[in-house]
Amino acid sequence: MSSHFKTTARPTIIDVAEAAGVSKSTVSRVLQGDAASVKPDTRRAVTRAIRKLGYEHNAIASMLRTARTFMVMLITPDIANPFWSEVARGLQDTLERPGYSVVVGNGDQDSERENAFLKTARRNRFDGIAINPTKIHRRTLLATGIPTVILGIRDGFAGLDMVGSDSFQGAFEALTYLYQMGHRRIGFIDGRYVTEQGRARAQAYAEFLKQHNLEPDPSLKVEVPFDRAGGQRGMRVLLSLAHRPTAVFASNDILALAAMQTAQEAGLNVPRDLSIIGMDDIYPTAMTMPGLTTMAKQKYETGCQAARLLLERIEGTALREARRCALPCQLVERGSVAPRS
Amino acid sequence: MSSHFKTTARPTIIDVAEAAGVSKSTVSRVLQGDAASVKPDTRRAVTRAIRKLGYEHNAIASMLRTARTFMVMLITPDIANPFWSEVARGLQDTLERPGYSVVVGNGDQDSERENAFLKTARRNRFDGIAINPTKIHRRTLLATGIPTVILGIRDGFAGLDMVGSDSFQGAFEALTYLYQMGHRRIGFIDGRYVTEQGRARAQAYAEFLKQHNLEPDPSLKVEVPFDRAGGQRGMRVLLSLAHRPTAVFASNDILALAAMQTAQEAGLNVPRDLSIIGMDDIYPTAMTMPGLTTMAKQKYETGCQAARLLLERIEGTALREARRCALPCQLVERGSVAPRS
DNA sequence: CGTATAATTGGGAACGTTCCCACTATTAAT
DNA sequence: ATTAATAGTGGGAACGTTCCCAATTATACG
Repeated sequence: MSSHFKTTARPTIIDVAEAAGVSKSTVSRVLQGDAASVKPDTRRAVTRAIRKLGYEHNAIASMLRTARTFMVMLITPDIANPFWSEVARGLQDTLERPGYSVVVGNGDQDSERENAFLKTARRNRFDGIAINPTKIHRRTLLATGIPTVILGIRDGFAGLDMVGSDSFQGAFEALTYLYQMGHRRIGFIDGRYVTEQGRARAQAYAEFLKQHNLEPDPSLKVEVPFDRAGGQRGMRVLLSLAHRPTAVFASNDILALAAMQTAQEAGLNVPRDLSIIGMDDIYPTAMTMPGLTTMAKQKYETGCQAARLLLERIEGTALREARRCALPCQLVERGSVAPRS
Repeated sequence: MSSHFKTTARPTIIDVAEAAGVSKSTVSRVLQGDAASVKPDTRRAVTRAIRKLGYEHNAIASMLRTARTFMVMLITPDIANPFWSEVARGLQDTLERPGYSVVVGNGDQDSERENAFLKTARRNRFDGIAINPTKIHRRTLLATGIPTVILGIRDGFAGLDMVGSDSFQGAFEALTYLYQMGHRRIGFIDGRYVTEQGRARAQAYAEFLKQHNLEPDPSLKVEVPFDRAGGQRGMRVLLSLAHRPTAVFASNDILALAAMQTAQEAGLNVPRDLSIIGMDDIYPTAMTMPGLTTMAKQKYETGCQAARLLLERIEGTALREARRCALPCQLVERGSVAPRS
């Protein structure tokens, strides 16, 4: 007769045990699907009691005891950026099956915010972290003691799993594609974060020029910040040249789209007067006129792969070497590139 | 000498208490910032011990005891959709300050998935839920016993807080704007979800025609699914009319952008030959040529407001009536609308 | 039928907090 | 100086699981 009156609140496994005439241990076993070690009859009795009482498993209590939370923290510069929300989607979709939830944080390229999320991950004993670090260093990440995967291929994060795109290969193939279309004078709008990144693309540009015996012309390469204004400025500079390029490669689609818009506003016909190629393949590239030809990054797949590496670390038995997984970029032809006329 | 050897693992408040020469109760008080009831000296001793041991608060244990998790579940059809990721951003930014984390789920317009996330929210004793329900009913939501806010203005969710955009007002003003620009023959590409939604826009269209004594022409209104293909088809139908519209209003920007692209591919000059106006103001609208003129929804603000309503429910003392908060849409002129020539 | 073994089950202890209540110093009031 | 009130502190129970080990029951085998 004990818990007849007190239980206005949510029932616990003890209530279930009582109702089923077994011990809480047995209920726990049923809950964990420990099929092997509980008699079918008992199992039935327990499940019936569970349904009857409307029992719902308390994940919090379970977390405390098992020290496993089935929570993963995702830290990106900005989840509202279509690039990262695609990655997030892949991560979530893959982690959902084995029962993990994903908390997303907007690091905002801000050291304090990034650290705040890391702190949350530690305090809440998260099982894993996926992060595109902008201000956070390797040591800080390692110090959490939480399995972590770096989103993007970056130097200075030895010992951590990494998954991102092969920007060198992507940039190189983009340039080669323009070359094959007959272009020889190729402009390069090079986006730069505050933190040194994107070196790969610049290296690819240099390497490309070398391989094709093209004379490097410094005026064809313009460095700008990674945003719309940067793309505008980059294009304006290139258009102001006495000897204009016939094609332009931009470090990412934001830059490329802004550049294309700027060229169009200046009265140029893309691709007839000027070819443009970008990188990433974000959402809006299909919506412009013409559509933007670009080297697509496997964003969704990046998320999926990151999730898989994370799961290996979290649930894996034997610890293995850190892996560096660079997914290849792929050309998507839309309409912003034409043969040189 | 007790915990000298066992503590290879993370230190607990008991370890801290020992190191500081106080009881765990006192440490707990310090941790909770209960400044009033602990002497400055003791507080200092405790904080010093915390730093020395590298103690980190265990949120899980705290959750179990307090029955508060500081977690909120966000369920949208798709977080990779730029509309929802903006909303998510607003929600997160607002919830971050008071210490809440947001778990995002992609409902995918799938009953099972939506329910799975709801289950996670219950099992993990989440403090709040923000959802744009597609297949989930009011009763299910109320049954969770968790404070919930509906994203979007919807019928059939009485008793629940709601925050979204005033689509009727938005659509009406969009049409009025076209009218003021001299357009009289206005096409309407009406997006439809499987579940009845978007009625408001259709009503606004009807009401608009009536107020301006415009003869309703059924051929000017075409219903399509809410995606790019829908926008294409809608525009093709309108272009095929013997008596074409001079302007087109589309239910959202996805449709409008696809429609604009289709018109351009058909050789029309937007806005000279045809004006187009959309709704939502998603990311890509600024990147096309011309930019898409649209009725902007306050996406970020929707998230913020939803967060505020949720916080009121979660932390609020007195319970209040359910609120319905319809944020007004606002015209953003870009370049896809011109006066009728 | 008795014993050895395996299959089930039960009973605490533990996870690391918070909260209530009791207790001891300290201060204020008479 | 004595008592009353207050500020500060400590100790234990509780939150709801899981897990280890012991106890019980069923099965197998001779």
